[in-house]
Amino acid sequence: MSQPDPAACTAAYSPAVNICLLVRQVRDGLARRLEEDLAESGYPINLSQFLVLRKLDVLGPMSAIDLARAIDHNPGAMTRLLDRLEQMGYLRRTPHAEDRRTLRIELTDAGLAVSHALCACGERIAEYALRNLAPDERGQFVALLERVHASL
Amino acid sequence: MSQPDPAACTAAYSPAVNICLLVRQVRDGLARRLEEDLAESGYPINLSQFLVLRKLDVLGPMSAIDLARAIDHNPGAMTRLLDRLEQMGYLRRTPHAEDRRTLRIELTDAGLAVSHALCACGERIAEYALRNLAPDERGQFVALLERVHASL
DNA sequence: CGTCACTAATTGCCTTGACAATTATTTTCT
DNA sequence: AGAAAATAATTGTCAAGGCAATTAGTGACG
Repeated sequence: MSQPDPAACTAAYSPAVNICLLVRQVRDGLARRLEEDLAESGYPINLSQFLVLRKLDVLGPMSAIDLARAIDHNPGAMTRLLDRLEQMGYLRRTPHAEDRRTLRIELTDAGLAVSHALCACGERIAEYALRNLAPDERGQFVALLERVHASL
Repeated sequence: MSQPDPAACTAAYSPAVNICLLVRQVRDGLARRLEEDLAESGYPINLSQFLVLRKLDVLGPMSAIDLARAIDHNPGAMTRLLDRLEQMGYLRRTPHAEDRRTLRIELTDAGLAVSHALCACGERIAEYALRNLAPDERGQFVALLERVHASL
């Protein structure tokens, strides 16, 4: 069972391709929709930036590395992502009180305000993406995603 | 119901963030695992290249644009992706018999052989990612992904 | 027949993100 | 205390992919 039949792979049916492709398509479709909606709402930011602003709002100020871990983002990319958001005036870097290696990233008032607008966009897109799923199916979908994520 | 309560967004719980983040995490985790496995098996290619080779094997020769549509890939990026795979000797571009705008992309013998090895990697990763799901849950998972994808 | 709209592939340009190396600081261990 | 290992942030470099413009070819319609 753990060793699939090689002959099953050669043509006509390839479940692994289906899973990898499907997950990628859903991710890209969701991100594209969200970024379109954000742009139309006057916030031309990408999915990663959206997640950072929302995480900071929901979880409160935190270090860059914790933020990177919270959204599974590369630390090097995180520096530049924070540069952009700081430059837009949505967050600020302040020194950590006890550990001088560490930053404390916090939303500005402007950042807090856009986070709330962002949240509305996010809910709209999630509602749109899941509109053909019954309430219990939505729960199943999220639960299955979480279990697969935990297995990776 | 279609208009979520704005107050629900401000903190502590944000389902849209969860969905977007989860789907991204699953996509990235799956791709990373697959690419690691491919590299260890002697095929240092990425997810997009994997999908192209498998699609060509399963569906047969086709044009670049159809290939791009089959894996939801940008046409400009597709040109360069095909350059790489052609240079590796896995596929060839031949002119289309009736339409001189169009290419016929087909696997070489080497490409066919690696496609079979790729398939084994793919099945292994899918099996690994879904190992904590019961057989009927795997079916549900794929079905839910397909329905969400169709809604996007 | 000729023009106009459409499609396929390619190219240039740019942004994002991955990875490795670097610097500064803290923690651990003896 | 002092050396060594570990951690946080940053930087340089690179590949992948998105988008717009270009080129070439096809089809539709007057």
